[in-house]
Amino acid sequence: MERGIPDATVVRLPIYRRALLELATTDEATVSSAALAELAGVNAAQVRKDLSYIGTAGVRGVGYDIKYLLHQISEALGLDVVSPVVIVGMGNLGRALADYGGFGSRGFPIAALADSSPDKIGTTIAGLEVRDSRELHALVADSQIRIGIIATPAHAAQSVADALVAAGVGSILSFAPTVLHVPDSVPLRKVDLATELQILSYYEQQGQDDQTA
Amino acid sequence: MERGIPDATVVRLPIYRRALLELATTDEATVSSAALAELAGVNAAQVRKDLSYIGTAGVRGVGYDIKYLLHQISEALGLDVVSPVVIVGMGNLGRALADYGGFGSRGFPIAALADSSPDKIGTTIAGLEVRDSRELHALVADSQIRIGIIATPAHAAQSVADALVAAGVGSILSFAPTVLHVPDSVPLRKVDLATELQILSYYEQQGQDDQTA
DNA sequence: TCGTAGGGTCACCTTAAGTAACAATTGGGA
DNA sequence: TCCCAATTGTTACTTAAGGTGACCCTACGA
Repeated sequence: MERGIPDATVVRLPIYRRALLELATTDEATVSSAALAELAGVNAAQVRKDLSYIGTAGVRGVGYDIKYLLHQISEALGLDVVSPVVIVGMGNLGRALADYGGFGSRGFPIAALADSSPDKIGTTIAGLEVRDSRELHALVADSQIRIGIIATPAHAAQSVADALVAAGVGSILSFAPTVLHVPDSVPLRKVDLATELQILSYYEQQGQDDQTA
Repeated sequence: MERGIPDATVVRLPIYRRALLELATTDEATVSSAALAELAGVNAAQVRKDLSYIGTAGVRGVGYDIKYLLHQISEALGLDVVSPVVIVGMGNLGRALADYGGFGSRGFPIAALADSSPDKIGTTIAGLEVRDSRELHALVADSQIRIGIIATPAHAAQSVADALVAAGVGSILSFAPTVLHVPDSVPLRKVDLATELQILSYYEQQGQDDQTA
């Protein structure tokens, strides 16, 4: 591991990047750590520390060159390489993700869609033909797919995850409400809507208890 | 604050709950901390510690009564109260969330949909009429809405958040790719798909560096 | 009555993350 | 040419928080 960026920093880098993308549309050429911190909702020292992990980019007395910093962050995140994705599971969520245009424009083009149901295989969604999940291995190889998105029901998720790993995807994003086991070498992130709501439910109820706030 | 459950525990409670829901369909009456830990993918000591925060429910030498523990967790998370939600923003994502049946069945019925575009106001999605975002205050009050879900573009998100807070929702779940400012008294959770992919992108590229794994 | 399974809890360890302060460096103006 | 203001890079500290393991105690069955 040539350089280990702390997890907390990795999570913030995309936030800085978003802010910089907006700044790039203005006529400003540089930005100070204080200004960037304001936009990202964090501390100025934090910004400088985070950015120092990806190499020193700022100029003392001046600030950071917006375009160059943008380039640096993108490179650090691996966004200079296009990462095609495959979405497995064409239920409501899967279809919405396929229709959602935000992926391709951000360097994550949807290269394939898959499902296990004969009713869905062969249909066209968002301009792509839905393929059979059993073909995952070939799909991943043919389209150089690097990220697998799981949008299946919970009971199917683990076998899909196994298939994706076997097919050689580099990482997995799962929307399935279940615990998945994958090798340590395959980064896995989970997004579970129902869980998020339950967590909110707890904090909301907590807030009602202390009426002091 | 009568009892402060650590954040990390709050995040795990829904996971235990999910495992218990499955166990409840079997003929087992009790479960040990070790078995529950296996299902949740964590340490047995962690399970016991987490559960001790919501009051001691287990029986030494026997284990935890599945149904009673389920009840206890649900109560701790505030799931014994139904929390109606409103979804603001009827783009691809908003529509998918509206169509996704998983909310209502889990105690979070969708009570209202809203958008600011005249093209969408008045149309019917998932059996609900899309209302004008400017009516948020009345909608929240009429339907006793407790949670607001933001599925708008980034530029509209802050004003929607402000409106939701003013309308009196208890908490907010945002899918908008932007930093939102809300009062401390309103719990806010963020889900940003593009950010998740960027984070994965980083770890994937990292993994390729050390070919030792 | 005794042994065993298994929860409750305590204390430690370890790691990490945020914060602040200070030294270093640049550009501009006089 | 020199000095000052601005702003970064980095180190050290503080603080927290969370995970892990061990030990003690209870309940049930034989």
